Amino acid sequence: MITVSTSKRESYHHGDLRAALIEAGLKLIEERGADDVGLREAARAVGVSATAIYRHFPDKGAFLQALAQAGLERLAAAQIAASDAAGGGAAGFNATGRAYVRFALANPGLFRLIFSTAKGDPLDWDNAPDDAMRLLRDNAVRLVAKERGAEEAKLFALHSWALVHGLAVLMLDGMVAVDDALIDRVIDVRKVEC
Amino acid sequence: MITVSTSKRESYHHGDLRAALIEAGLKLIEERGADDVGLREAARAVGVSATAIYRHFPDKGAFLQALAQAGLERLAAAQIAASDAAGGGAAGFNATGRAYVRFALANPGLFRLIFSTAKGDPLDWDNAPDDAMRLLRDNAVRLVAKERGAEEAKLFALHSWALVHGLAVLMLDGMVAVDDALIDRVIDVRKVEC
DNA sequence: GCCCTATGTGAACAGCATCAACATTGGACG
DNA sequence: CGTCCAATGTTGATGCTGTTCACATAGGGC
Repeated sequence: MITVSTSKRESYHHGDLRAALIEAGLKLIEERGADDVGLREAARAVGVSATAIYRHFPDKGAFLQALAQAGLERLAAAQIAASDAAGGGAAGFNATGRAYVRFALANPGLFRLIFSTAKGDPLDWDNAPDDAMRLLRDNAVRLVAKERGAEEAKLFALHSWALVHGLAVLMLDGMVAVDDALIDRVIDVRKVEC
Repeated sequence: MITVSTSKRESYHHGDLRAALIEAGLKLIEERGADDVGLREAARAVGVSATAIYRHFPDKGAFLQALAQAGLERLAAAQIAASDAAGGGAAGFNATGRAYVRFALANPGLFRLIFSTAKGDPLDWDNAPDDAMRLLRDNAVRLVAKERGAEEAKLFALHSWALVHGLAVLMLDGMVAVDDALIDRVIDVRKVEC
């Protein structure tokens, strides 16, 4: 059995240090900002030597990228859950957008990390690599493609994504006061107009 | 006369170290990322001791904030220029949006810095403190208020801002391929639908 | 012309990421 | 069952960083 715990261990080897480090890193991200996550601190939280991390990640960037990947999976899960809860379709798509913004507000550091480091990959829409992105694209296509064609669907998806992403980031950065009702209204404006 | 130059100085005092540091900082931002700007490095670029910065800024955060302020002014100037060039009105408003995204793509590090650190101030729409924000609000109000009322104008402005900001950030982070024509189309979609 | 204050310097400290050499161990293979 | 190796963790060191403190310099007000 693999014990992923932050308590002291008795054996020289940890068991699953990589998972434990990611767990600790995620906790650190939500406590402090994502910028203040340090390798040494994460190692300390797990109760392991600072340089042990290098047996599992080539450098700090790779560690943060792993955290971002874990965060992206959580974001995707939140969107899927929201879409399902709304019963799919157009209502589900709008719920997806709201979930996107709410996830950002609930996990500021993690959300920023997901989109912070240039992870390359200018997202090929036709072969979306990530669950969250695939969900977005598929929903957009399903909603729009039949009436207006695939090209319009892409544009609609990008438009929707940019809207919710921008709203999330602006609220996260304190440029726009966080207001749950406002989120609904901004997103709904788009819906009404389409 | 104040000489703001990065060359060696002969006098013990610098003349206008604060301005020189900001200039050097802006240059460093566009060379490396905004995260990699260091006090020591900026001081080195100006040819001054590392700790001299503390005579002009209380700490690194304040220095970065000053850089962000300078960046915001440039962003505002770019938007105003674009709006004027398009002749104001609806065309000017859309030009503002395009200028916003293009500025972000042309100055990635600077743009990120502007919106990175939580600078507080959840932006009071009725007393917009920054030029860029005031421009955005005034244009939105001018375009929409007369037909639909002030409340709708706020919503329209926020919607527009979130859209261009989201598009800019997504392209900046490599999530969406940079495509000049695509920018126009996404922004125009909004115009068409309103 | 003197002095005070603003401004710049140097050495020092703690914390950071990272590297190199060494220690420990679990498991593969005889 | 025993041996050895590769994976994993540790210790020490290096050069970077932001920041503090005591000190140096000089320009402007009296």
